[in-house]
Amino acid sequence: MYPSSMSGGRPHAVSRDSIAEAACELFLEQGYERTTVAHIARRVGVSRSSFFNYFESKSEVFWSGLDERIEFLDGFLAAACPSSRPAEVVADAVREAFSRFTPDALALALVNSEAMGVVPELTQEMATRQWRIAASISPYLRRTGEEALAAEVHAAAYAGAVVAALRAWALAGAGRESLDDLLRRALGVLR
Amino acid sequence: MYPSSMSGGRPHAVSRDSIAEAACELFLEQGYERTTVAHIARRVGVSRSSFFNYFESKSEVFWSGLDERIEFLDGFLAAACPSSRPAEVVADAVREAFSRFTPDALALALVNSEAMGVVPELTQEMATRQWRIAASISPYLRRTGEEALAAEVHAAAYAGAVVAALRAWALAGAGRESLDDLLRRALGVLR
DNA sequence: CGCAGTTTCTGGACTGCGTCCAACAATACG
DNA sequence: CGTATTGTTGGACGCAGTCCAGAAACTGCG
Repeated sequence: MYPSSMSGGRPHAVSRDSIAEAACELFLEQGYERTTVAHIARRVGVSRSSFFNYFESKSEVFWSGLDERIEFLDGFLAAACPSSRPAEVVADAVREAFSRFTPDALALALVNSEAMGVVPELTQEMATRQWRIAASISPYLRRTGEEALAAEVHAAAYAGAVVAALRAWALAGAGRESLDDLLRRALGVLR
Repeated sequence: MYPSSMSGGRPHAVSRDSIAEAACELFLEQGYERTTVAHIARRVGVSRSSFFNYFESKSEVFWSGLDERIEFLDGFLAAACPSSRPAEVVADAVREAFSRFTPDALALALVNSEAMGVVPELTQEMATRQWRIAASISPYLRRTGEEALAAEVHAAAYAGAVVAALRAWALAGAGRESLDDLLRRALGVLR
């Protein structure tokens, strides 16, 4: 996907961050639906085409950070050996992947979801991420010998814990509570 | 939303079912992406506009059945009294809502997902439904006194069980195994 | 400096979903 | 036969996302 700029060639006119920042401003000012990609591009002083050089879609502005962590988790668990204590491996992997995570744009969206008018968008996209987290976990559980149905249910529970922790963390005001603590508590529910 | 035809007025040119049937045919023939709403409408012999009188979106063709059951579950749990045995109430509610459910179009899509080229679409939409199921369950759990975080995690687990059962049922060949049995087994994992 | 190679930017054309609406068609009822 | 009601139609519109050819900005080299 996006620009790399190894050496030579035309330099970047803007950064991913500056685009995301402008986009969030506009979302807060006039709502997500009413903000078009053309608006965002114009605000940063770049063409609409260029927006799509940096983000695959309008919604991805919120999600690139989290998606990266999910990919990390996926790779981590794909490489993990089946253990006799799968619960601990998964819990550690999850904490490894997410506890140092600070999703600026996402937290903003979660907190101001109705001000931005992103409630339907957010649930849709958030649900997809939760699904992907589960999809990363369940194959590992199956490799430890769990039955298909059980693995999927357990994976869904772990994924639910991650997302619940993330939401609680954002709603508490990103930073007031430690995400790691919340993750531990959420995972503790599954014991 | 859609046409009701109480008395008088012009009769329907087609039915929801006939549209869904034609749509599924086309999806199987040429894939989901390559099938446009205009295609579907033309095949049933109706205008593109009319398609949207029957379905809110192209994807809704798959989901109307399941969505109805989710709304039932939501209403059911919203009206349920907090019990000292919440797990049983939820499990019963879930089985009440879904066990007699036979999602024709959805099952088809789940089984032929890669033939139809609907893998990304399906996960997206399926994830949204799973989320909505969880969103129906967690408020009930909270009313029984569970803490917010715990309620969300548990609700996600229940929702995961429902969806896992549904998928297993569809993949086993819709009808070969009883959905109620699968639901019981999936819910049984949570203990 | 001029030139080639590379990377990014740009504008425009295009497809398709979903919305909206005013005009039209088919039915029931009085 | 008129009228109310409900459904259908086609067209226009806005926007997301894709594609592409050409221009622009930079690097390194002769």
